[in-house]
Amino acid sequence: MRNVLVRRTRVLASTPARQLKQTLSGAEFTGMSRRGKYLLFTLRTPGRVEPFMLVGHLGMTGRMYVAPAKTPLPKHAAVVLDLGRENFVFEDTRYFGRFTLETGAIEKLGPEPLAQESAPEGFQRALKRSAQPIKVKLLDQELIAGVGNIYACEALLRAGISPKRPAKKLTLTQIGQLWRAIREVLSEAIEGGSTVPLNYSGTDKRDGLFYFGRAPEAPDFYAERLRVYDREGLPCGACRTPIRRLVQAARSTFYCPRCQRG
DNA sequence: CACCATGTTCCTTG
DNA sequence: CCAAGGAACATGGT
Repeated sequence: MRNVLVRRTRVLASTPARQLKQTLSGAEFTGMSRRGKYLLFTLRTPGRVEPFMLVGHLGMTGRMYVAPAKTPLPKHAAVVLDLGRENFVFEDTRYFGRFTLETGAIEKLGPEPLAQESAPEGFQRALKRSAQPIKVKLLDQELIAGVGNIYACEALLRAGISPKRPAKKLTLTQIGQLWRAIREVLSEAIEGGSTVPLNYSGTDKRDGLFYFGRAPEAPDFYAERLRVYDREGLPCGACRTPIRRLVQAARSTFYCPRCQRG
């Protein structure tokens, strides 16, 4: 790439803006993968032997996309890579996201639910050790990678487990069911997200992987994807009991008191 | 104005 | 040292 514009150094974490510019100048993207909620970009600089990695995280409101160079930059563009005819844009309203050369965060991540058929021993043992509510444990990225607040709620519903249940009180059978539920929920979310056009720049309300707010032209587009999240007071799809909301570790939890006992 | 929000990290307390 | 809880981060929507 030709040039790197850093408008918010915060998203670079500990990588100095100068270093990012220097490292990226002349480099090319060669690949991309994912680990937990982190995006891993592989790059190479022609003439140099060592490829290197760029680590991205979308936080709560981040987006990364490629757009024609003439497209006006969004208000909260944090980093823009000049690719010539196009720009790579990392835009993040809240600047909670990351775009950095620092790789430390990914090394601490727990197992990938989609890479393991059944619950790994380490996951089981960690749960058996903790008195914290299971919902809180699911958000711990060192225990299991990639589960956030929404899908933690959804997975617990499908596994029929109360979010309040102390982790150590789950049976091995329940842990197995929970692991499977997490895999299902994430697979379906990825499948649903795949219906979003690849060049989608995230400027309308259906901003990617989950529904947030109303899409007037297709009210049901995402409606059946989330069965409890943000549905306080609405009837559970399985038993019609009103969905409840509670706060755990300063986050909202939604659950069905009838389908999720214990 | 008050309160809420998809995530992570840091600080304090026990 | 570890577990647990809460605040902070920054901005926008309701």
